[in-house]
Amino acid sequence: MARGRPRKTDPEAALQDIVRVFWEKGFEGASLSDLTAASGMAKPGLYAAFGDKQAMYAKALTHYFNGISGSPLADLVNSSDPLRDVLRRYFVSIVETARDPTTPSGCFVVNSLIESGSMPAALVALSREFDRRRRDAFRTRLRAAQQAGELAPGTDADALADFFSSQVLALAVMVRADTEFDAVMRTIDVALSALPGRPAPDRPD
Amino acid sequence: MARGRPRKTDPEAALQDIVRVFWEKGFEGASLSDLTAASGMAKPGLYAAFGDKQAMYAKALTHYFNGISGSPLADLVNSSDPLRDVLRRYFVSIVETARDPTTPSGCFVVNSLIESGSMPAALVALSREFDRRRRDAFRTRLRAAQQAGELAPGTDADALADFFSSQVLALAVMVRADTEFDAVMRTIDVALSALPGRPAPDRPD
DNA sequence: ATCAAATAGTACCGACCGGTAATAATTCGG
DNA sequence: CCGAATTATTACCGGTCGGTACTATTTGAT
Repeated sequence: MARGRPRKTDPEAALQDIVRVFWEKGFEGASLSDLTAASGMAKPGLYAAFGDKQAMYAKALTHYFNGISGSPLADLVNSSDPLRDVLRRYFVSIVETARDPTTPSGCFVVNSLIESGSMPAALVALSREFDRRRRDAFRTRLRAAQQAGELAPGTDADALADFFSSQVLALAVMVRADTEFDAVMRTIDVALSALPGRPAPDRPD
Repeated sequence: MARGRPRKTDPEAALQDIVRVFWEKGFEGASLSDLTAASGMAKPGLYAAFGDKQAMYAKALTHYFNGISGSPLADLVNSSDPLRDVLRRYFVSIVETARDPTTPSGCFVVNSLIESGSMPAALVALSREFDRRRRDAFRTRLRAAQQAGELAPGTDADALADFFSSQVLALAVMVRADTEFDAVMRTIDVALSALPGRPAPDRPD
């Protein structure tokens, strides 16, 4: 079918590696040498496949959000499990991802938000867009919970959504900073105590 | 007294400017050109006064922690005001600092923690040390509160301390990401609801 | 007036940055 | 088997990075 020389590396697979490099080192911290080494593609190949460094970062961040970060988020919105369970599952997934030595720790989007002081404006805007989407997902889920009577009457669902959404930021920084596992789990449990119902479930981990 | 040519710029004042550059742009993102432009000192002057870039960053971060970040932290530990008030004051001070257009937004230590993927190991260790000290300050204050009977009996003071300490991380990221003011304040109020006593004080701001 | 001391300022270093042109290699259609 | 097409690879570009040697300037002591 294709006439030319066959590709040495699948660009899809390379993108996975690129995500990890940017995730670990940030936009400025990741050099094209890092990217070529990790992806197996030479510089011109990267350029042809993804565009310049800024475009690579944008594609990497989008790929991260839609994949790694997106599926727990989709579970948060779509699962019909009790609110506390689904929230806890989401928070624990952050910690679990961090404990996996094959992936960088923290949240790529959060790292990106922090680095905004030395990033192209378009990438700052993109990072904030993904942050906003996550926040909206929490709002959606909390409003549904209120409709379903899962919250104490008179609760401000949006305020609670903003609060839980912000816990993601706290957890992302904690795992990035290698905070002791127990301290992170305690934080999750205290945060969940803002919910009605049984206080703290015994940790399944 | 001093024999040579008089200094054009006071190194103490220059350090203030250096703090802001690193705070805003990070370790990699801040170039020596940025530092010379902001401080008014030429490169050799900076080098003579502070050492290499890594030493500059270390001194800047330390200066930040002992000064800008240190005084609210000291207030947290030393103030004899009710726990809720002193915590709220600390959290609001983060938001207020962020609204001040003359200072960068977010927390320098938190930014530093996040950037750890592309930073010299010694600076990573220093950042974590300051993070740990903040966490210890919260532990100290919460234990004192428990001694004083400010917490509900049976409360785990350390868990609560870890939780409130982590709220600082969340707030730092939120203000860095330009999250709407109201959402940040709501988050603070919900977090404080983990405390016994009156629910949410009307906002003095 | 002279010299030592301390600082400012200029110019420069090698290394690496992001980005690209030019070339070599490998495939398929004819 | 030849040539068009597609990719890999090499070499290179100007610019900027962090860091430093060198020179010029301004002071106080003598």
